[in-house]
Amino acid sequence: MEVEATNFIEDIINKDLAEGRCDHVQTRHPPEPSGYLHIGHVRNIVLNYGLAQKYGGVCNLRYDDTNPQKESQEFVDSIQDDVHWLGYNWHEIHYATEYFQMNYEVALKLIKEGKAYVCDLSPEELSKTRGTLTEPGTNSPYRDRSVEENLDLFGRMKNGEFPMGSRCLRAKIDMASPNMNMRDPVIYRIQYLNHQRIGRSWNIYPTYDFSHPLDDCYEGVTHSICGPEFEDHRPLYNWVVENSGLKNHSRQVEYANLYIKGAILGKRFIKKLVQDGKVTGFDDPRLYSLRGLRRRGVLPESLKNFVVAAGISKSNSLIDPEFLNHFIRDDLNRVSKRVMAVLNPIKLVITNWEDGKEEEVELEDYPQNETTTKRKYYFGKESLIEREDFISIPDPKFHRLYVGAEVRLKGAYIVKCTDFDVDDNGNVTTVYAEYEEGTKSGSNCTKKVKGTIHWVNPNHARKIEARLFENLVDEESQEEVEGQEHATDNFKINPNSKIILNNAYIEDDVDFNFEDRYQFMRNGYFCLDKDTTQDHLVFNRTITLKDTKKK
RNA sequence: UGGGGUGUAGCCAAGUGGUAAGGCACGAGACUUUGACUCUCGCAUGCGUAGGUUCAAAUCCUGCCACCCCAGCCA
Repeated sequence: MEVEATNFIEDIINKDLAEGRCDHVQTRHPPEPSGYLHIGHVRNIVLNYGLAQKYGGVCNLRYDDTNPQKESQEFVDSIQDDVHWLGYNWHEIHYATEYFQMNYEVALKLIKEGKAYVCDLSPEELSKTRGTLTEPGTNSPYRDRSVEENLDLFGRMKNGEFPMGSRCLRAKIDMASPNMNMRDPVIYRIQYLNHQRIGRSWNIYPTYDFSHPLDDCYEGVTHSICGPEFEDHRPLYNWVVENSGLKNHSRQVEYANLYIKGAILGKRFIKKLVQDGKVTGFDDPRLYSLRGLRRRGVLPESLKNFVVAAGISKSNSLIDPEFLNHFIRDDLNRVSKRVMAVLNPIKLVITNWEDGKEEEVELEDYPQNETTTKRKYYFGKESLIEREDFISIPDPKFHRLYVGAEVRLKGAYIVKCTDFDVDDNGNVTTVYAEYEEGTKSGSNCTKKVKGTIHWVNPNHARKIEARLFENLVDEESQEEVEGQEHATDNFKINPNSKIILNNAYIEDDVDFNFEDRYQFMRNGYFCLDKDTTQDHLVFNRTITLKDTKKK
């Protein structure tokens, strides 16, 4: 399925093109390598790579790696891998750290023009003079240093002559601005840290607010698409661009974030879950990280279709997980190989079937494809059926088995339930039924029944492990985080949140493949999990089929 | 009680002065070798709210309300 949609960002681009503000489109995907990508990032990725593609321009991957405290090589590697998995290719790959020398020169220019100064206030003191949301800040006592002194001090900062935090470089803008970001923002700070890419080669690091607009200009970015939290940084972004002396002027465009109800997004929260051992890792299938989704068998196309269909606006959206599931199912339904399996078996005996007799039935592997391959199944006197496909108290609303009810056994005959056995605890152990001659699937049978159930012949089946996932967050905490970033420090993990292992029976003679997706009738979509071996198959349930009604 | 942003159905979302698209979810029905898929129909006298302008307002004006972001030498 191809999903197409236009959005307000395209309107802006079209207008810029039409009015000659730019003659091409270039974007950038600027992740900070401080965590794994999750579904919340997909919108940004689709926007940046997609828009460049659409307008015949390019999109660079540029790591915003200006803060070594939070970053690591593990994340830079995983991001590239995840972007590729999503099916995108960057034009060039860059690092904010590549531009440090150029950034430095712009800073020098600013100092020479009296637009930036070295401030000796400690972070605490600086914070005090910044004012509050309702009161203006006060000028730093170092604000009016001479150009010479600033140049000297900044040079010595670069040389590593001062301790971390003792001085910083600030843009001289307006301490009384109602926009906190314009109150002489810090644009360079001293950091003696080992950077994953450049080691200890720089003692001063530009801040995001300074390096980002500059880097956009160096690369020729025309539209710098970012999250809503940067909206009030735009005046600063423009200030830097305008005062940089650089020719190319990029334009910052903000769009709103996408959240999924009940999903824990946000790098620090996912990290916490991993650290606390609540999940098995960044690729835990219960997570909405790209790795988790991937391990769960979700196709990248589905994710892209989802974000495109969800649309892009400026109001933050908290999307119903069913909306995502719809797109996942839509693709899975087409590509999944159908296999018969029973997750929680009870025995079904066909009383009027000849002992030892087996009959071949044939079923399509991909019923959605006209050119599907087919496979043989063997129907016999005894089958294993899903426990939930039988109820002991008759209910005409129930379309499956109860005494007196008729149902089709997928690919085989229509059978009528006659009786069942119960053990000492009241659990159903065996169900009895009679088959009706002439009702075999594919024959000229005209008889219709409401339900069709799946089955497995125990003589042609083997035991496997299937993992079913419970939600990570319970209903209560979903309510609490609604409208928020879904995860505050208070979020509660559902105490029942776990991976349930089920011993299922699956038809033998199926060649399972790691790349394939499977559908087990009525139990949803599955894929092989990573710890699968030759003789030990482990399935992850990707997602259930649309909820089956049980009234 | 500063600044910025956003409010259209249960959830997303189009709409830019001419009488509320579309999708998800939901309900009814048809089809069916998956209660899936597919198909058909239904689903806002209403656009945060109160006024105002206009022949005409979700769209323009004014006031109010709610939510989100900003006081890192994070991004």
